[in-house]
Amino acid sequence: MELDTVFSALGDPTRRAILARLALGEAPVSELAAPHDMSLPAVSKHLGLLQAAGLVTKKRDGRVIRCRLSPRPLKDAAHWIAHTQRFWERRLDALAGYLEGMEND
Amino acid sequence: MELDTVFSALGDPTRRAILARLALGEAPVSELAAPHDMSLPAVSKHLGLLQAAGLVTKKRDGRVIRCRLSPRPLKDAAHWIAHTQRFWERRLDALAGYLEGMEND
DNA sequence: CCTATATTTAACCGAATGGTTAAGTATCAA
DNA sequence: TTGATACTTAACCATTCGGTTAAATATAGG
Repeated sequence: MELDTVFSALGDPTRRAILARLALGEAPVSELAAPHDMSLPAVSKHLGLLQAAGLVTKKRDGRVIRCRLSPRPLKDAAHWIAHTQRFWERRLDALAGYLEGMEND
Repeated sequence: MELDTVFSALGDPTRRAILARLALGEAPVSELAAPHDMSLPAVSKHLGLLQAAGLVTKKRDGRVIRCRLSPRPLKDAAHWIAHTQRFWERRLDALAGYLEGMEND
């Protein structure tokens, strides 16, 4: 399932920070790496995981590689959460209805 | 950050299945384990991670341990996604506005 | 008290993560 | 062509993950 890689990718703070940065617009690898206190290969690996999860696309532009956010998997993840929450709330509504019925006895 | 453990917990299909089951209502460990082709200790460890992420609470009831979904961290996760998506869409809107402005030149 | 049931803890294993440094590749520019 | 810039790939290391089996714990019931 793609949700495996998407949620796993979101489970790391460095990668979430990169995604948050990319939500503001595309950026080269070095700019994405700058705020993080780790080596460039480390960031490169994070970007590899994000790309594998379909969350980021890269495009070579001269020496620079520009990275873009690819929001569809984020939408899938949000959808899964919303779906299971909805079931949960429906179940709570049913419980509330049941309790309300009891009051009338 | 709690989002680390929450998203990581969501990154496994067994754990997502457990959460989906719990969205229908609370259940004992053995019932959660039944559909999954793995040992009970394996499921117990998954439940441990879900509990550590704040997604599940357990309550002993005789010999049985009943598990419940605790939806607040799910809401936090959904909120993070929605937030970064919103930035992304706002940026797309800005781009669209810019392009529209260019057409008028 | 003894035994069956429900679940966890312990000890172990192979694979994946998250980091490192060092070496390789691609492009620009002098 | 030589060198600097922008990255990636390779090799390594410690830790965590997802699973196993075997042993321990807690409770219910005869």
